[in-house]
Amino acid sequence: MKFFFNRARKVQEILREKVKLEPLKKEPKLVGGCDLTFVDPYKNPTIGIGAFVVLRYPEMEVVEKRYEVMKVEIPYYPGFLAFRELPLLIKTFRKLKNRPQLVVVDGHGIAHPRGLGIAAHFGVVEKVPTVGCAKKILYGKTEEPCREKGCYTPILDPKDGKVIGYSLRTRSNVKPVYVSAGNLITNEEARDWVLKLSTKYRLPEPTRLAHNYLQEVRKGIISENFTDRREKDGS
DNA sequence: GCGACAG
DNA sequence: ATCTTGTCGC
Repeated sequence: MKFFFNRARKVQEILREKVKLEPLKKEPKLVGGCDLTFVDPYKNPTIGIGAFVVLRYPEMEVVEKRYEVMKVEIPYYPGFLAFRELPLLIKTFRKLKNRPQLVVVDGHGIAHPRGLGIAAHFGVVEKVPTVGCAKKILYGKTEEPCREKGCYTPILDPKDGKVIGYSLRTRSNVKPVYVSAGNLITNEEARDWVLKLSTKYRLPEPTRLAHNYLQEVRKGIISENFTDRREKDGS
């Protein structure tokens, strides 16, 4: 088990060097959102379902929705989320007919103990601009932004005090989200885009729609398995 | 040693 | 991440 962490840390330290925090090359017209769920989150080898939703910006209309199913063997360890979820996200991403020029990942970008959260990891592997948008802090120090939509405060690296992301209020009087650059984008652009992609809910539309879509798919898969079992075992 | 800890 | 109804506040 210790081998896993040593090797995983090494992978993160190597890939961290490949992250590019540079301004977007072009204005994204297609933005992707992704999410992942499990048929049984508490079971160890379990079945994961990954989903992608692609939106046209600024119309915010859905261009494509897709999901993939895959066996997931690696459990969740804080700081190593990508090793559990990335394979399925990548698999789903590669089946898209419409390649987004920006991907919103639920989880952190560079606001991570080793500078490589799942959003940054995704961006390096796929060589695509990504932003991390998480619902909870993993690493770094931040203050609560003011209560109105659009307010933000920096997330600081306790090691050197540098800005590694932002706490962002995407909806008035609702808990903020935590945004950081993944790859091929700056923290400030990441923050701006998450805000632009947020309409009337806490989570940006791409993420929210992917999440909603997954709930639908998951219910279908569960009832489908239930029906199959009844036809065979008669239970 | 203690507390924190994305999904 | 999932299981879940009502309830309180803007």
